[in-house]
Amino acid sequence: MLDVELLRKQPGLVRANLERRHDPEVLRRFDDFLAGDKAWREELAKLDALRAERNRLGKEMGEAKRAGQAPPAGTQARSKELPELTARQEAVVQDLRVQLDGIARRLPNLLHGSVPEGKDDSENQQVKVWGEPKEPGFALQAHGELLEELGLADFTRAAKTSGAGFVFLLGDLALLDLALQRYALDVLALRGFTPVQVPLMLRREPYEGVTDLADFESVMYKVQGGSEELFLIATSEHAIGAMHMDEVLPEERLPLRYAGVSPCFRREIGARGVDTRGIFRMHQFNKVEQFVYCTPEQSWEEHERILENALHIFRTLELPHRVVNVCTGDIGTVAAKKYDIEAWSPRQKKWIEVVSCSNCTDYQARRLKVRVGKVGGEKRVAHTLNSTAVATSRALVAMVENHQQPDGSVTIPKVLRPYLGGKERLGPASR
RNA sequence: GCCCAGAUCGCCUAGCUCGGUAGGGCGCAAGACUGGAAAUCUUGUGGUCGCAAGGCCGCGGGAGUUCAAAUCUCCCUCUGGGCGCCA
Repeated sequence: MLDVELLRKQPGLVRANLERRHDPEVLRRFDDFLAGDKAWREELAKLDALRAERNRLGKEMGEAKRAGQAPPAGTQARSKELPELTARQEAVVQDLRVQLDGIARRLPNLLHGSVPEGKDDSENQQVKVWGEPKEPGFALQAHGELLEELGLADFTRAAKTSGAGFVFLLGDLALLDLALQRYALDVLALRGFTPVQVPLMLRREPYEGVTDLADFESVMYKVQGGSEELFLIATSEHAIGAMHMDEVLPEERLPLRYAGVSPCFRREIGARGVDTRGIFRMHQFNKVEQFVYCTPEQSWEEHERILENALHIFRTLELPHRVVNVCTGDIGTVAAKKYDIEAWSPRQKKWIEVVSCSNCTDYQARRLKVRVGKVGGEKRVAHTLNSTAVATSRALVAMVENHQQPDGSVTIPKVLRPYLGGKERLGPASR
């Protein structure tokens, strides 16, 4: 959520920033907010006047009673009609407030100056490229097909037990998935991140602080246990974001850097593409996530830092990739600036998204009421950032395609081998 | 699942029996004192509306009783403890 104070005091500035998103709906909402805010304040003033009168009369009656006298003439009668007037005005104010909150919560974050203009993902700005997107000298097999042939993945039986979008990972692939997670955690731990295993289910209230209500309909799984209602996390970002809800973080301990590791659950599966049968898009996948709480002064430096962490991981996995600065039309509501890392898919001959790295500035923290400062002293809204370190499904797709050999085996990047007893390749021999 | 206890300002706590201005401590901030600091003393300390004067709100959430609710009644949520069940 944006700072309401800023909307009121600098409407021109905010409007100019929102205009960059090229979304008339956003501007309309902004205007609705300003109008609604004005109306709310007017009605609130009337309500306050009624309540002030009630308080004054109540006090007079209390004093009279203590002095053993009858209440002043007329006060009793007026006192009796005030509650109804007040209640009616309260309803008016409450209605306006609810409307206003709804609008305010749906206003997107302000964009950083360095976010490139653009209408959609075709206009994201390439920042840098690492490695060489090369043409293999043989026909690449689709990753899903290959893994199935090697006996490392079973989509058919997963469909039988759980439906489309699930998989049994078998043998070395199961171990490789864990190796990726462990490797990413080790890299981040060395760089000052605290590894965290998070709760995989969250209550509704904390979850609402961390995501849009619309997400509950389209992406979240709800778990019902008796009268209990919990939500499976779509990413450990949500659990870590909710972790410090309602807290004041001591400034001298910042930045707080976490490396979350968890399975992620998502209902929404978008358009089916070339690799329908595969692990590119799943209802369940594993991910190591970077999450940082810091001060406003620290956040832009942290943003570059967590990007570099993710880049380090993809470099050492020997996967060709590039960084794009996500443009104004594609960036989404919470980020002030977002980088994506895209790995090269030699089979599809295009870049595929493997990492999303966002500086959410104070937008997410305001709703979560996470503040920084001295405990008991001056407080400011914290800044939060998050970035994928590695989503195993996406990284595995990229590895199977880029490290595939003519004989259908897949070489394992050197950095992962220590986690796999020195094994150098995935192949039939590994069965 | 059952029983008990609890939720008050950033933290701790009083007030609840018997309805009528939410008090204290810690922390934090400013000032005084000091060469500087500590200690000490004084003042301030949340949200919100207002140009201001000033007002309103705030005792887990909601409903009710009342002129008036932290306080009385009911419902709900969460936390802690005990028992049961499971691992």
